[in-house]
Amino acid sequence: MTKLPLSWFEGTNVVEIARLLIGKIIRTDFDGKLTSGRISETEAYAGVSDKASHAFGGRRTARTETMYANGGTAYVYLCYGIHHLFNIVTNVKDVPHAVLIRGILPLEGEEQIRQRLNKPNPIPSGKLATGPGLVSKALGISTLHTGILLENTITIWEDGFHPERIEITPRIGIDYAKEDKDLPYRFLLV
DNA sequence: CAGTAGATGCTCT
DNA sequence: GAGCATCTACTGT
Repeated sequence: MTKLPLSWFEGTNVVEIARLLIGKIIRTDFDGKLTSGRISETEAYAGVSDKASHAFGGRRTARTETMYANGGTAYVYLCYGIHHLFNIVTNVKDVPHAVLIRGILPLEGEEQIRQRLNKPNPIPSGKLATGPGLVSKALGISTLHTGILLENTITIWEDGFHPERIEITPRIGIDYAKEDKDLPYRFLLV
């Protein structure tokens, strides 16, 4: 198992990176509570030219500033007042690309994950944490972690796993993005 | 099962 | 003041 270096996220093709992230492992280590999961669903947000992106048209605000950071930075923000959505910034500094992590299959710390999700009893194998809000909740990620580099408490790992088949579809919940809403930027492990 | 309502708070106009 | 890169609980079959 090897940790992906920050330079891995500095690639210029955010769609390619979103696809390559399928099957990788995301791990968090907060307060000695280790949890990890295999990434099963991602979406690419392609910066200033992508109407679905917060940084469309080069918008820079207090919230989106993090998207302009160097690749390998965590971008976490609050949606619908409740849900903390976890993204990985890609590309070089000042190019606001990001990949949203929408689903994981829990690996380590299942006990801890069940506690965080308030699922006391069984583990219905497979889709324990699908949906971007639940991914953050399961791993204990919140908006407090926006702007940090993926090198200590939050890290991405590569083991020998190779996805057999990846499904590609349009992104979810972005109808407002008009002509960009049907771009095939969503990747799922099947 | 499917379908819908309501929660909830920050960001940008 | 509107609108979200959503989830849960509750309804009714």
